[in-house]
Amino acid sequence: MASVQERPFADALARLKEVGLRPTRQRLALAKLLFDKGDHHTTAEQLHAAARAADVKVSLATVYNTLHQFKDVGILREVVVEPGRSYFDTNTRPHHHFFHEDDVRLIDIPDEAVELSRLPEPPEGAEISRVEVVIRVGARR
Amino acid sequence: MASVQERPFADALARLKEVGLRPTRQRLALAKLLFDKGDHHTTAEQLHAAARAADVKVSLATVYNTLHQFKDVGILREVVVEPGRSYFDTNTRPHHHFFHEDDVRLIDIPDEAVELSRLPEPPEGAEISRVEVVIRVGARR
DNA sequence: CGGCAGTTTAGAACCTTTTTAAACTGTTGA
DNA sequence: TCAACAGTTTAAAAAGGTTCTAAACTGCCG
Repeated sequence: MASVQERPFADALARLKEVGLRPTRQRLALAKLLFDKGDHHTTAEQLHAAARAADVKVSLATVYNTLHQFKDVGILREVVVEPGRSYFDTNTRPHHHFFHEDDVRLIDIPDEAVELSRLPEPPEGAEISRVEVVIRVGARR
Repeated sequence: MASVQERPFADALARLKEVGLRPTRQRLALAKLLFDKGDHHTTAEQLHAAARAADVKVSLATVYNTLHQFKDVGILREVVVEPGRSYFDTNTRPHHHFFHEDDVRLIDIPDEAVELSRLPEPPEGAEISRVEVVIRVGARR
């Protein structure tokens, strides 16, 4: 059974069916905007603007709902690097991020560019769900 | 010249003088609440509540101002792991964090418990300001 | 001790996100 | 095909955290 991640060119409709979300006009349009142009990061506001620009009528509330549904079914990942705003990443494969503090922008770091050769034991009764490495960068002085 | 970090038992007044912040009643009280009981993480709201509990009259706006001033002078570190809320960490030595997703809580990971044996080059023209490792954990199923 | 820059404050404003309740739309089954 | 229902969308309001404003206050220096 091929996972979603292994079939990057599956179209929006197939993708929605695969994860069990009813393919509505809004979800299809947002899925296209998100998945038809390669890995990228976006905020709710940015996606809403992109939808408007593409003449897709969607409310901001639906953008939020959809982003969270996509995250819940695993075709999107939420990245928290800034207080007060969430980024959503269409790249759900293991990888890390640069966060450019000057122009407030995320940049992917391929998984193999980071090697974690030692990790601590999780606290009693807990298990690790994800290890996130964020490298904050600024303009060179 | 000894750094602030190497003198954990310096009192609040000395600490404020050292970083060039005028030692007002509010800043002294908040500094005591923050630095007199070992490394911990707090939100603005939590610190405000702690102040009230200690009969310290401070407005929430001042708590926010003070947290940011302390961060700016380097005696506090801001940790962003949750959308919509900032944590402030009194431990400014190099270290990392567990974030317990169930009870929404940060736990320090000593620096030496994580070994990063490979790091990527920063993007053109940028330099690394900090490498943050966040290990998200949840209750074991 | 007077005066001023720096600080604090309440309250309003702001921004992102979530909720609400009503209208709408896929889908299913007759 | 279509009725009906569950799931979805929506505008608007509310929520939640943080920042701003402008007026009052307070350390501190001379």
